[in-house]
Amino acid sequence: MSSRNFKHDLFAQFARVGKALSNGNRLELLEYLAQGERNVEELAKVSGLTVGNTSQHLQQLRQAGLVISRKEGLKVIYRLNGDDVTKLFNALRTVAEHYVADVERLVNSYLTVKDDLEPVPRAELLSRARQGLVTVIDVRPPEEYAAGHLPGAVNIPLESLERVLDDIGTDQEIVAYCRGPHCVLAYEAVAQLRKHGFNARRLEDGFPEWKLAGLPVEQ
Amino acid sequence: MSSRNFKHDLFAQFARVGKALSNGNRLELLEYLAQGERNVEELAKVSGLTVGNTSQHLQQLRQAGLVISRKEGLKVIYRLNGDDVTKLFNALRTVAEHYVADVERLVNSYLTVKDDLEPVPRAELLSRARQGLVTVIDVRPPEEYAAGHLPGAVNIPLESLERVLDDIGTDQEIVAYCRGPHCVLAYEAVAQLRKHGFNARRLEDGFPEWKLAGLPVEQ
DNA sequence: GAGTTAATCTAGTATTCTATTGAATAGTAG
DNA sequence: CTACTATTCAATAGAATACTAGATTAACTC
Repeated sequence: MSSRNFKHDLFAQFARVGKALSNGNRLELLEYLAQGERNVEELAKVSGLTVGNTSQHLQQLRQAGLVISRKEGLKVIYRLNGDDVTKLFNALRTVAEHYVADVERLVNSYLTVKDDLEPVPRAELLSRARQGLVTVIDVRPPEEYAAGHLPGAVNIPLESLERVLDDIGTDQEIVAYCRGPHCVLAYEAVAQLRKHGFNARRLEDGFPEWKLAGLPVEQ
Repeated sequence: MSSRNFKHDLFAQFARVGKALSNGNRLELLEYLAQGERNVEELAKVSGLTVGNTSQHLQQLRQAGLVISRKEGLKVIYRLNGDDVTKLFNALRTVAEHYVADVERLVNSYLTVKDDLEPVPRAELLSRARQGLVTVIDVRPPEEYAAGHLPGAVNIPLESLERVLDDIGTDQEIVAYCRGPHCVLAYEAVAQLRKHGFNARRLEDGFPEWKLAGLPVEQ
């Protein structure tokens, strides 16, 4: 084999991974899988795709080595194929948000709360939570919370936040988090809480980044 | 705007970056640019594409925020848009080489030298080079060497290695490097040198990774 | 074995996009 | 004006895309 062919073939293989990342629906599936493993039906429901379509996207992700699956009874459960995939996904997101002008425009147009207050760094939250100085709430759906969450975090899905407001003390600061740096759930939770007089902030990024940083996780 | 639309649009934007990474020729261009900035003509020549085609690929990379360009006289000079892009490229490569079975097969079939000897870690090379214990050779083309290289490295492009063998002392260990973890130049240089009785090894990865690690670079 | 459920596979469709070449064009330099 | 570099345009041939809907397989339950 010539050196030129080798190089060509090698980059063609790398491109296969790039191709898997070239579709928004697949990226969305990856973000859900970054929260924890899920079966096809759940992924279809949460992404709004049909089961068949979801299954096909998952095949493509699998062929690119991004996800792996195992069978458990009737269900096939998918998960990310290692931390490298999370890192790749985050690297993609970072580049996009820094350099693709439309992303910034989009984020600013929707997340008007965004610039209100700096998010809480992970290290700070960890130490303050250990001292019992903050209430940490996980505003993701229960299934994602069940698959793993910050130690001591309370699961309050966004839609039930209004109902439980009275049970939350106003003395402590509240820190909310969800799926990642662009997940709207935490933004909206913080906005709602502040409207009701709470002292609330957002954790920087979300659960997958916390886990990737090697910080403690509860299950 | 609904939350659903926001999410959809956001992932669609991320997918644009993925799409830019979905073509082998573009990835090859990125690897060349990771060595240093280059104009269109040079990129076309080294990648074997026509100038027009190269230009179009570069437009796509630019639209995805991966490269930026500036004009200098007649020439338009492209470079990577920050370290994040190098990180993204490396993350893609890592995932591909770990998880795409064909990559491993490909690498093993061509780089038979591969498993011969462990590459030299960056930190080790840095300290040993400072003590003057090793000869470091850069086997990339002169233009890439000129755009930046390891401190004290001698530029010996692979094709001229045979000619200068006599000028190289046999007392010191030789460490060769080139463009990155899958660049064949360093592999072949090491193979040639060993055949002639030299004590030669390869640096882990290549120049872009050295630079990304924040280690000193000479120009 | 019959029935149920979950996921995958297959076929088909309509749409869209792809990479590429070669020529034309624009912009710069001397 | 001429030479040079890069971009753009037009055209082509081909392929790939995402998706739907229905058939099929596999695993479990009764």
